[in-house]
Amino acid sequence: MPELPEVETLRRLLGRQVSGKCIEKVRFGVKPVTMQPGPAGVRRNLLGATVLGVGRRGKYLVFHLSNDRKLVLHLGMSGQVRRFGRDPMQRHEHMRLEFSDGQTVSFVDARRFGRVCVTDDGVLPRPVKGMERLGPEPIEKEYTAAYLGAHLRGRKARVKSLLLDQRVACGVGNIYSDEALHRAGIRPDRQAGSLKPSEVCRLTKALGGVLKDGIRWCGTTMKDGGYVLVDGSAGSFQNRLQVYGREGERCRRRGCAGVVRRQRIGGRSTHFCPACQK
DNA sequence: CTTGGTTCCTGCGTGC
DNA sequence: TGCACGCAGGAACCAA
Repeated sequence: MPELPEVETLRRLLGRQVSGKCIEKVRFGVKPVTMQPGPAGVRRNLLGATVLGVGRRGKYLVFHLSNDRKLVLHLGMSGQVRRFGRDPMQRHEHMRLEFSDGQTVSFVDARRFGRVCVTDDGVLPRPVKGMERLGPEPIEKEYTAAYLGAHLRGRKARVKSLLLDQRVACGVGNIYSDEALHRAGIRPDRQAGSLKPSEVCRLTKALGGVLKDGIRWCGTTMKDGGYVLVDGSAGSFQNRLQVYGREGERCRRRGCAGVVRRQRIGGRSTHFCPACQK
């Protein structure tokens, strides 16, 4: 569930909370998720390092460390970054960093799709699986209709499926792909190659707009509580969703009388309005 | 290369 | 009330 806006929200919160602090202790849960290069190596690379800042690339959260290494977290679909202070280790807590001032940051993931990785010191950088294949950030200027168009042109796959491809639209997941297509007025089951230049242009703007709005409202917290802020509180973009999770409800577009439909596309549950998406 | 299907994993909602 | 079942999904992986 954590997509670009959720990870960006966490990045902003964490940047304020841990920048300049030294990692003094690293604890692991009973059965931690996959770690690169394994829990012992991760601990060795983190201990004594100071966090210089927190960045993000697509859905990856990146802690820049004073020892030239980077701690990279991917939250999968149920991953959380939380603060538990000195509370005992929680259920599904995989790793806890303790800083010199007693502050802590924990990686929690019930469904275990998340990943923890520490890169090498830059002489021979260890690639983080999947990260080097990411396309440009859809919320940046460099993300143009020309770029998106080049990746959709000639493709027979449905446009929704391609939006989930991190090379095409990095940071986009199931929620924001549905919302972007709705904002652009394009049906998710359209063949990607059939989009006209004007539609590609609309989709480019819609993508950036929806993601930025998601950030503005601190991300989407659904009922399952998968994504929450570091203090456990909810984001609020779920109150502004136009189609996602709204099957059978009225389309929220002004003047549209449609009812939101749900359909499986590429194995994903997909929401759209048959009335205003063409 | 493209495309679509499968798998991993656990919590939760549903139906009997 | 209890339990089996199916669903949710990011991304790696596989098959045609």
